[in-house]
Amino acid sequence: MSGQKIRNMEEFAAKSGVSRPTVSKYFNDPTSVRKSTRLRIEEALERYNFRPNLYAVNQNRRLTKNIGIVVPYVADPFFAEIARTIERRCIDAGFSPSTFSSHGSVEHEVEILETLRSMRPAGVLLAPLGRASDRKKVEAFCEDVPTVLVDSNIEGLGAAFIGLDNFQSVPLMVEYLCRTGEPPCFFEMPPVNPNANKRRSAYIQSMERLGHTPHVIRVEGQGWDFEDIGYTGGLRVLDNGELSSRTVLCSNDRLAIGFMAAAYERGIRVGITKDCTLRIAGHDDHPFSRFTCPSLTTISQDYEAISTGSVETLMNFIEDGVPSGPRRDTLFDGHLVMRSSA
Amino acid sequence: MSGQKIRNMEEFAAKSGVSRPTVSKYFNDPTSVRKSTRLRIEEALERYNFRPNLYAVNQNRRLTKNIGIVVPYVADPFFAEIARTIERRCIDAGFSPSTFSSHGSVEHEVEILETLRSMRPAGVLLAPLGRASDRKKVEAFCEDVPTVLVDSNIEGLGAAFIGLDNFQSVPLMVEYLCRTGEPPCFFEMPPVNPNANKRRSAYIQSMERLGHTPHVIRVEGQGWDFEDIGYTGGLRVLDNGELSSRTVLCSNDRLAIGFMAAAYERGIRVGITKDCTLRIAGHDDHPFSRFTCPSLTTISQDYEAISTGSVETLMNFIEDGVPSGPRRDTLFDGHLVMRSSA
DNA sequence: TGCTAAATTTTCCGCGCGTAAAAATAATAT
DNA sequence: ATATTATTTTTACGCGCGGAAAATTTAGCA
Repeated sequence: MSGQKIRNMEEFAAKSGVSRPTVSKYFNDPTSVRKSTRLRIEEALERYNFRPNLYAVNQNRRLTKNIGIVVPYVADPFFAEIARTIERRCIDAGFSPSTFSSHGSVEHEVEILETLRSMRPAGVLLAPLGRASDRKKVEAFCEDVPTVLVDSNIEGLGAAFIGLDNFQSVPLMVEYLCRTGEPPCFFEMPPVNPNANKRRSAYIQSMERLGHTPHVIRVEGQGWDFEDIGYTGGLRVLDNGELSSRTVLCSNDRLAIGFMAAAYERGIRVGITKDCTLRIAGHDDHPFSRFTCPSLTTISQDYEAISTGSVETLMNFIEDGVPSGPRRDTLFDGHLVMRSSA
Repeated sequence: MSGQKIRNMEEFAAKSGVSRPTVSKYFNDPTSVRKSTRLRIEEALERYNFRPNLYAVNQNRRLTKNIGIVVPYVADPFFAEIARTIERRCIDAGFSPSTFSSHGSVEHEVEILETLRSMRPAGVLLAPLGRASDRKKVEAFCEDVPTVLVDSNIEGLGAAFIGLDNFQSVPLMVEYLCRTGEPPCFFEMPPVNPNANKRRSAYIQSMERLGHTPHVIRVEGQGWDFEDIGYTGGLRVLDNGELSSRTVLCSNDRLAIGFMAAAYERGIRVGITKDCTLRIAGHDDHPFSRFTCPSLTTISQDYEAISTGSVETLMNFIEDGVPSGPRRDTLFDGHLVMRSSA
């Protein structure tokens, strides 16, 4: 950690007493050089703290070690968490992840894909906006860069899809709610991605399977301020007496949080105790759901499984190339998290 | 959008009928070339969709157009929001922001600074961990790269600091609480950054100024899972009857959210209506605070002002260099947001 | 039309490193 | 010790672009 600054690999090679190509080889894969030379390099590395110029390296490598991570909205703690765990795994695998948030806008998503293209990444993990995405542009991108879709599916795009099996998770919740009380109605907003549609379908299916009449309540609203949509819509629904059941299954946790705020505002007690008149359940196990009042009963997605699965899948594509066959889809199960709201 | 692929600027220059150096000039500043040639380039740009190689550009430019943005914990919506608005402003100013999250760990923060150094950014906007930060390393970094500290101060480091004036905001809240009910006690966790210390001091000062006896309750806990710390600590405080006042001012919103969950758990009604026995206030106007039950009375930080201010300050440093005088500190005022929890 | 200033073209070098091929050296086996 | 194989060194080229200097063209103006 001492000595003067090293300007480039040439100088560093001189200091370590090894030739530059060998040093270059070392940085590409430390195990590819003999142990004795590795030690000499690492010794110099401690004395001089040299790092190869990022841009020169990436310009010359056939394929960079960059991984792009794109989430639709990073201010949503769910995606922040997904991004965080995925980042970690990429670093552990020796790659350099760069995370981008589309901030809920198609323009940003397209812009990000173009930026990513110019980064020539080895691969990309893309949680797309979903319905709002520019299918053509995403498709073109996927043809050039190995891309794994995460969370939100766009039918047929990308080399693989990793997500949650809504047709497993939603029935799990519906059955629980029916078993423990009044069959739920389904509270949703205009779908931003395919998950929302699948959840509605899954709700309807499982209600019918159980011999109940499904009832879907859709409220207006757009953008990614889901809590606000749930709150505003919730107030309207409550005030108009549109609620057909005293159990409400919300399309996702953030919507449920907004709905709970609306119920509170109207003096309606939510929960499973005797003094409560409304049960509310969500979906996703949003990080804040533990701390709502009452705590939110929901379906948890396995962050670890999703991030590990998606990164491993991508690594395979990077190493072995993208197989030409049909897209590989991996759907994980959700788990019921029973708390006190339903 | 048609035609074959362009391999480099040379080829693109040929297609547009302009020389390569002129094209290069255009990409550095479109207004620096004559209008007629600009049009020729932009016409070709539409036909061929060419972008200069990112790595070659950055390798050769004296200074890159990159801006580093570092937040301590991006899964905290407060910082996600700060990062988002700052990103936007950087892009609008013609720079390429890269956002990193330290995820609450010093090791990550140091790692990020090293990564940033190798990116040779034009400047960095750093919201440091605070107390946990490696002062030496941050200091060394700030000497090499124009750095503006945001939100959390590290005394004397960086070229400027942009944040909130806790000695304005906290008294605002204390005075409001005293005016409308019982003087508050102060609920805090082990301080993660200087703001926490300043808020405690400001609370004590303003209580004494108003002739009340300050009372600080500190609960244990570490890490960035503030809600959990507030919840766990809140339960303990409530169960042990440690609360000296029926008004609680929490050091930040996330802590308040946890505390509210604890109060709910113990059947204590929170709010300002007659049937309530506890008032809880927070600080920061966390995006989620509107939707707590009851909605959280808090102090709002002006995201726009902070992000605009910090980016503009940094741009000045990038253009004119960092002045040698004392560090410039800008403190914005917080605003009282009255909701229904206090 | 001629003049001047501005813009562009030509030509060239360099950035720091990946990578390839041939030559030299070191480690291992026989 | 000699043959064999694994590593390293030497040498050299190229990546795509920024930037400088000189030569040339163009635009603006009297």
